[in-house]
Amino acid sequence: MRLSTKGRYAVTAMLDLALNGTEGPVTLADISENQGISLSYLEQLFAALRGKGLVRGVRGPGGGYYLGRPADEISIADVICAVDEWVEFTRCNPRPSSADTQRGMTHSLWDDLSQQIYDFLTKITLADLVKRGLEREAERKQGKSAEDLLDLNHRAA
Amino acid sequence: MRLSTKGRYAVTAMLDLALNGTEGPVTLADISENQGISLSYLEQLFAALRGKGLVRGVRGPGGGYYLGRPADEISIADVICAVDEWVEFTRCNPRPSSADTQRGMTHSLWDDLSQQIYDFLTKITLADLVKRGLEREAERKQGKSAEDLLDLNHRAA
DNA sequence: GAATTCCCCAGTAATTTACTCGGTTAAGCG
DNA sequence: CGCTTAACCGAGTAAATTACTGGGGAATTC
Repeated sequence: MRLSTKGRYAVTAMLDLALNGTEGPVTLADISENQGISLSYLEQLFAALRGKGLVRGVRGPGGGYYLGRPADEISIADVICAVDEWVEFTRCNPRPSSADTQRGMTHSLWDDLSQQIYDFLTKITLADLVKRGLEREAERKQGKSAEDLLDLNHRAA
Repeated sequence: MRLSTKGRYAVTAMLDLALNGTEGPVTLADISENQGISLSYLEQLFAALRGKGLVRGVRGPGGGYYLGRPADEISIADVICAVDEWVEFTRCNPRPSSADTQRGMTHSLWDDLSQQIYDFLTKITLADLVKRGLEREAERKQGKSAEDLLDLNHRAA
């Protein structure tokens, strides 16, 4: 697994689509302005996302991008893997021979961790994040005037 | 959160210490050879790790590095944060004003995700990975006659 | 047919990664 | 005491990635 600013751009852009794509497509120009990323760089990212079917482009005036699937069927892992190339570095030794067990051992341990992270991010969808965000917004707004900063406390409770 | 090859190097190196540090310190030269990383680059990484108290260096002949704490008290998040600088990109707006809600919204959603990943990696320790690895090895070997390759088992015992 | 917007690609500045190379300091050993 | 080993330290740099610039094209709408 790999988690870079590139992946962050992709995820936030996808979240932008999830939030604003309900009433018509979202243009890259909008996202570019919203997120402060250059248009051409966004185009590159979206070329990758489109290649994986995560977004769908509509040309012409009034055009833009939709999510390729419902937001609850797009995981964070999907998005990050689409833009981050995700090369396998595991290809070294299929079975660790008794000679150089060390490298094989640490690598397989890392692979295990990497897999855990990947599984974790597979279970989180764009819809999940949006939902959590809305809930947080709601409970922050809910009749709270002064103790709104400390929503962390009763959220933990 | 950020997850790069640099973080991977750090984690695998720390796993190397966790696996081999039981009977004396491990030299960077060894790790360099095991993991295929250059010595000086390792020195840089270990300078950062040492700065966070995650490793402890011993000079002179027979010297090397120990883990700074027991392996079950060092989380993956600790290791990755030590080498990856972990700059905050959240500092933009404390509370999103209703004006430019868009950028603030997607950013806070990302921050939420980032926090989730961080929490996840905080709960995984070096010891956890080693334990899982040994268990997997054990169950793979179960019924196997050639237990010669796994000196790890009786070294941990 | 003109504006809009996706689409595509080549080049490149900026940043990060990873390394080379030069040393110094502390510790062990004969 | 010298000698070796290894951690420590820092400047400089190749390589890779990130992020952008700029040039076009193709589909769609008005």
